[in-house]
Amino acid sequence: MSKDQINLPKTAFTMKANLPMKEPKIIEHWNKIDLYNLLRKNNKGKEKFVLHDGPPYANGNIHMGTAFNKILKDIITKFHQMDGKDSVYVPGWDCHGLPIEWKIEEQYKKNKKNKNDVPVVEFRKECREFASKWIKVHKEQFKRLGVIGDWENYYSTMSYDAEAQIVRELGKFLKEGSLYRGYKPVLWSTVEKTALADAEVEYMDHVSDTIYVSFPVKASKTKDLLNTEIIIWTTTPWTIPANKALAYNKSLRYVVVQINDQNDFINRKIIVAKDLLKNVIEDCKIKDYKILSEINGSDFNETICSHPFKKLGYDYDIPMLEARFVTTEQGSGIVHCAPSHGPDDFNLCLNNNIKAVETVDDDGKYTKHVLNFEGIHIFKANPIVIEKLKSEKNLLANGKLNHSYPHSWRSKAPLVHRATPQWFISMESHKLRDKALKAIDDTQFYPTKGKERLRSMIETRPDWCVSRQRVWGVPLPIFISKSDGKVLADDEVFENIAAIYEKEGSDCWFSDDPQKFLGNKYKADDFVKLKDIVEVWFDSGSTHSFVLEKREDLKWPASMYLEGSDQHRGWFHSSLLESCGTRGKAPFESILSHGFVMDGKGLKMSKSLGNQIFPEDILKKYGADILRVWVAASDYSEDLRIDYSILEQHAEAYRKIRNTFRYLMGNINDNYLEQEYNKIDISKLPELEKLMLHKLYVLNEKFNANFKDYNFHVLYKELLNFCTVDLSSFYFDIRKDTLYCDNKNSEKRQSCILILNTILDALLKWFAPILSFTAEEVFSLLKKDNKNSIHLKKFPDFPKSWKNEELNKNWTKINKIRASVNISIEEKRAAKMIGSSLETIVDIKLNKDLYDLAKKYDFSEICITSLANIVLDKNIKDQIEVKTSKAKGKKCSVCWKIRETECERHPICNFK
RNA sequence: GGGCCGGUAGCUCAGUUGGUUAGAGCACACCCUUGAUAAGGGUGGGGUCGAAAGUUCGAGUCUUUCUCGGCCCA
Repeated sequence: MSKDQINLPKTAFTMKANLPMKEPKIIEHWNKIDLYNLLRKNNKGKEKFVLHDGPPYANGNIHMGTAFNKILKDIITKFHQMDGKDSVYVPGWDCHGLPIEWKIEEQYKKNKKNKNDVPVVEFRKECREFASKWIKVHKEQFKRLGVIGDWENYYSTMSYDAEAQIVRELGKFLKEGSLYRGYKPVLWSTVEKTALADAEVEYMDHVSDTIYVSFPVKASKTKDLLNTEIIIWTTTPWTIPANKALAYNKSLRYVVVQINDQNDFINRKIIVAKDLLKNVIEDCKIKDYKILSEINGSDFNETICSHPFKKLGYDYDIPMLEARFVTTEQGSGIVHCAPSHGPDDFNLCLNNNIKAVETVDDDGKYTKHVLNFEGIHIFKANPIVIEKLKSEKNLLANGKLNHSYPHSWRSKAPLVHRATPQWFISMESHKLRDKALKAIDDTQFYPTKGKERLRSMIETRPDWCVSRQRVWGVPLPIFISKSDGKVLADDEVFENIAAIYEKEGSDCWFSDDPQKFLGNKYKADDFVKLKDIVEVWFDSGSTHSFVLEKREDLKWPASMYLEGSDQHRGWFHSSLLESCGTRGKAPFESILSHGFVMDGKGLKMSKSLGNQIFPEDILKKYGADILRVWVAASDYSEDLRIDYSILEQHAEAYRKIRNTFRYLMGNINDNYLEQEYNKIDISKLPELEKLMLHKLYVLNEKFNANFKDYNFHVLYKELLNFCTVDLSSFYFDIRKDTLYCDNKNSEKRQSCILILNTILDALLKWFAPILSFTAEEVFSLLKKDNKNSIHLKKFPDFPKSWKNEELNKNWTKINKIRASVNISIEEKRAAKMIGSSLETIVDIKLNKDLYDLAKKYDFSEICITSLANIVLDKNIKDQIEVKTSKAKGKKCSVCWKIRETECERHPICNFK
């Protein structure tokens, strides 16, 4: 008997995937058939599902996080696509902002060029080119992952129409009156000459000068305070000239101490917090002192001090103010306040009618408001301040401290707080906070915990500062009247500016005659034109307005925004505020947030730990489909882990799935018949085939339920388990006999082939959104139609008649018997009595209940043995008892069953 | 330092309102098969559910503290 006389599986689908080689060709195929537009054509008029892309920053190669994010988006888009919706995905990029500005500046530095010598327009042009370059790179990298989207018509925040719309959006806030000008200390980089957004600040160790300074009490209602001096401690000596107040905590205890050694301070009385006295004594090396009295913090009420530089012309009152932020963690328990140089200081002084003024200029030099120090750079001022304090005999001690201090994430230069004029969107004036909170209630969150996270941020956040003192961004379209200082809020002007930007971009704001923007209605001479730009979160927060609203193929609000969980403070947040401010509603119906990609142990990836892993390497080694399996199999609601052993595990699972397809295709010899489920006549099918239809039906129910909740890792596991448990080790194993050894056209074999087709059909569709490449590879071999794609198909919808719980219950029992038989066979195998299960005859004793059920089945088929006898045994201990013995007789050369009589199915063959 | 989220077999994940001996797949070990063959089948080992304390007749599940990790903020 030669092998070609039986029906062995045959297929063009190779066992080895070779994905890194094959996938690019599949992408070519998608390009050739113009899959994206074909999908649009195919789904025209269907209900839309719009996953609005959160724009990645057009800078640097993609990393695991970006790859994960894009694949998850693609999986969801494809799921909705195959669920019968018009699921449109338009990728976008965030282009403005400091990191790109800095990259260009870096290049300047290399070429010994000074940024200030380059015309703004020229500089911005280079930024634009830089962003364009990275968009191109990203685009190819994302496509390689198998992401289908409108790559030709992507959006970007620097496109002319985007810049124009951002102006219109700002105009709405300006006109409404919720956009206002304020003064605020911002973290300022004197190196970059710019304010930094919170996200651009990095905390690193820094050695600061520390000083203990005395502020003589000038007047107080508390007797004990007269003729004493308040001691403050600070790590920023250069802010002393800007001091306007002192802060204490009313719930702390303070002590009046007489100093008996310490040259300058001998016989002087100082005041510090009781709990910090020991520290101060140690730090200032005071050995001989005496505690004179103890007072409450509240006793400082209405106390006035003098500035330590009083004799140098700083002849103004320094009030003592109550503040909760004063603690006994370090220092002296009294804090020096410079409203221009710290947010706490600023707020406290603001509440006490002490205004911040511009004490330091853009370069970091003191302004004319700072007596004796004008023109000195603050980073060079510490020794001078210390020297002056010493000569004024108001320096108790000084030293150094290594502590965590804010730095610029780009230049790594230390930052300072500096009061500058800024533009804010009020959270309260037009009820923006209330609107946003309401909108959160109306939004569906996946996972649900995202809702609370966003809500608590919106509840507590301060007004939104939307101005930045930089160049690479959309210019704030603001004119201020020279005569009354009022902001020009005129729709005609905004629209004029927008129209100009739409035509030529926003560069002209910096180069062209202001009159161009004002039109004929106003005279340029009457106004000051602002130089600030819009902060980038406003850019990306406005994408809904220039993408969702403007494009015919999209809809507003989006069906879903999907990003990493950090975007609760980022894009989810800014989009929500922008949209609620201008439209009163959120621009999304749902938010899906995912965790961060960690290494195999759950630690953050970093260069220094050497635990980084790059998409590029994974693509080369495994291919995109393995990466996609990893995405689908991971629980995105928490942080995700990845390393090569985890990938290897998923690659193994992939091979199982691939072989499942290979078995299916092999047995139908690649002659695939797309199934019309309703036309399958169940009544004519063997029970096993009916059971498989039931399993398909139930699996489909689970599939839909998990899809509805975006539970892809559970959904994927169900599919994988179906392949391994229900197919490979059960149905496929049992049906091998029929498929290989029955007459090709036997009814039973045909029924099996029909079911194999049905399973293949279902699996192909179920897996397509995840294994986009492999599903297409299978499909192309089956369809032999080079203009088609699996991604144009819809998910299966099985007839209810397939569901058969009764049958399933019976087979659960049958499988119990099968398991017992396996254990029995294994015993004989371990005893080296048999090898293959076909070498056995099993005698199965069953109790009444099981016997009644089992008697009509052929267990030699179910258990893959040569013979199986079922016997009723009423006295049985357990329900099942199996005896395995070695089959006697001869092996049929076709079906390999061992019989003492001629094989009934293969009589000719050769029972010799 | 503060807020929030999380820690179940080596790995990826299940585990309903607290209720028998905590599950699945993969990986692993051993065996079989050689007609899915760089495949396939069978059997088996493996967990103090991050730690401790508490509530309860009973805790992976509820409470507190600690610890480790992550995100956000300072």
